[in-house]
Amino acid sequence: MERTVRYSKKREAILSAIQGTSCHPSAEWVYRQLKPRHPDLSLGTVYRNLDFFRQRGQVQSVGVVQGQERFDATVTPHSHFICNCCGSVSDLPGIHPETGLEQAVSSQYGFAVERCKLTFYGLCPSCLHQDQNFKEESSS
Amino acid sequence: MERTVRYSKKREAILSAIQGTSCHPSAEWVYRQLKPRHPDLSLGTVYRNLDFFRQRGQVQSVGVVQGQERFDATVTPHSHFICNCCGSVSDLPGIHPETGLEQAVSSQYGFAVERCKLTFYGLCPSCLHQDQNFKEESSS
DNA sequence: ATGACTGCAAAGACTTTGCATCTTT
DNA sequence: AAAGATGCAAAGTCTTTGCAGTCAT
Repeated sequence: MERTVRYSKKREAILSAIQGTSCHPSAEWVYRQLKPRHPDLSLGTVYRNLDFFRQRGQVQSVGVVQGQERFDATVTPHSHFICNCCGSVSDLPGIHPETGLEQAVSSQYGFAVERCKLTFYGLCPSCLHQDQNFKEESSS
Repeated sequence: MERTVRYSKKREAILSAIQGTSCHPSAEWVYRQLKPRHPDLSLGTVYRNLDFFRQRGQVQSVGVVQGQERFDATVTPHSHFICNCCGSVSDLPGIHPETGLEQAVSSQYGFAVERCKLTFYGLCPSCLHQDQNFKEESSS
């Protein structure tokens, strides 16, 4: 028996919050974002709904960044860049793994591939500049 | 002033444990593996050394799988497959993202790319079979 | 009314850390 | 002797969960 899904104002707000930002938020971020307008929102509800959305494929996980899981409402294939310094997550439209790789993994290794993540790590422009400024200061 | 690094039996054992397995272990796994021969080993030491090795580039993180961070002593570029069911991590030698992608990310987006991870998700052969068996049972 | 959804707070799981002690050099 | 490494246990974070109350259908 399938579970009946009911409407909920909080759930709607949570999904909107994720869809309305490009920051690939954590549960905490969503909570803080909505708390002012939904004073009785609880963090548990945010977690429960993030899980709900993920199971239904409305949201996907970008992975754990600096200890917190980050979410993405864009479920069409695209890659990410994650800054090792500030933890910001950015989309990289136009950057894709070679087509046929999933197929190659299946046939060569016998795995049933469902999904593929391509993620780049390094420094974002902002952290890069700060890093350079710091180097200049300390060398003087 | 650079910090002096001293020899330690435990540290050596921890690195050997990671290098000697292809299971991409978690801290817990390393701890359990070494505990019999090193009865006074502590989990904190395992964590501290994993971090030590990562900072020196002797070990890299595969990411967080089912709540636990997993490590890899192979630091040459290669991809991974992660089973969504049992959490096993496998190397995929021969599967690489297109060369030039890092360069493209740098020039198109202005990020200073340091590293790139290509990870596939799905079911490993073993879990795939169990899944099929389960379906057969429940349909009968 | 039924059962889905939520708030709250406690519990859980993993990881980090402070401090006294032990080791390496 | 100096400073790094460790054991132990406490603390810290993030996430999950049980239960009673609330809300949608």
